Amino acid sequence: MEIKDELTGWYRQYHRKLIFRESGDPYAIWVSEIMAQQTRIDTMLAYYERWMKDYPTIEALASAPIEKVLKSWEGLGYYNRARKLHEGAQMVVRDYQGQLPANLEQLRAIPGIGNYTAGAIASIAFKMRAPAVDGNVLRVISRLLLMADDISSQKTHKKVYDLVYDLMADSDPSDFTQGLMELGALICTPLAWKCEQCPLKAKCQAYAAGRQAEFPVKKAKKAPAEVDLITIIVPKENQLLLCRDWQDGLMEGFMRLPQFTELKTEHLKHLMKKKHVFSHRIWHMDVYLADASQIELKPGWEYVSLEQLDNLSIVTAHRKIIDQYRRKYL
DNA sequence: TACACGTGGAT
DNA sequence: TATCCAAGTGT
Repeated sequence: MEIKDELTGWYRQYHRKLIFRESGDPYAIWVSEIMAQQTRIDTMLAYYERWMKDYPTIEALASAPIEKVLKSWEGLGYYNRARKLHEGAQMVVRDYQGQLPANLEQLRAIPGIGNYTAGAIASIAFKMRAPAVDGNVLRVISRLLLMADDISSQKTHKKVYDLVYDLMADSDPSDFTQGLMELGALICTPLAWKCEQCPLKAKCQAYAAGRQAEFPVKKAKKAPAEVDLITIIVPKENQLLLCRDWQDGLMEGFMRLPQFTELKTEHLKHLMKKKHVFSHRIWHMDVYLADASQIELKPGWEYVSLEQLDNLSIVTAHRKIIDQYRRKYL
């Protein structure tokens, strides 16, 4: 049997029943693809369901204020995805009467839609013969063929794209695309692969050679920079001091606790130490309690009532600190 | 090309 | 605890 038939047959029998696979609505598929980027399916599911209730159509998303959109994304990470999805919705309303175009080039020109997502939407929503090369596909294909190319290079992506394009000839593009990704997610996993259950095991070179662990080939990423910070909690009459005046460009549009690289702390009460790991940097935070009279207000700083706290977009690192502080001291 | 960009789960 | 990483995109 050909790979495309093994794969689509396996997919039809064994795929997970995921809520975003049900409607077939191109917008729903778009949202799910953006949310799934670099994110576990289990993690994004709750966000997805809430999102589709809050913004059931492209028009609804396009007309929502960005502050609300970011609040909906709070905790999911990579917040540029939410901004671009919002911009993208506005573009689709403006240029395409609110309908996603069934055209690779035009999809690719929508903010937040890159090569992978364009291929995913085209093949899954519009049944086009369009490869969607993601991390799963790179892993599956590189093992299948013992591909020694570094999967972080564009050249490799192009090579895999062309291979997949050939492989998916005369198949159902939607089941093929999702099948390849589902295989990577459930069977051909980075660790603890389940080759005995794989529909492609008879054709897989890595399986035959017992060299699954060596693929895919990718170069090591550099270690995140570590930063020591002094973070302060300043309560005042049932309020807490928050600010918007950061300079690091991280999580733009979200509020934080005031934070310093240097601050005299001898008159402050030390509350806790916290470590927060980002993909590219690490915050080591010493959290102190300060009295409102000890702190000079700067532009962009404001006291926020505890009731308002839940409705604001706050960076996750500090949301956790605030929650812990409230549980322990309030 | 290399790097910035978040978070939480698995091992 | 340390490490890796999970359906990438923009610059």
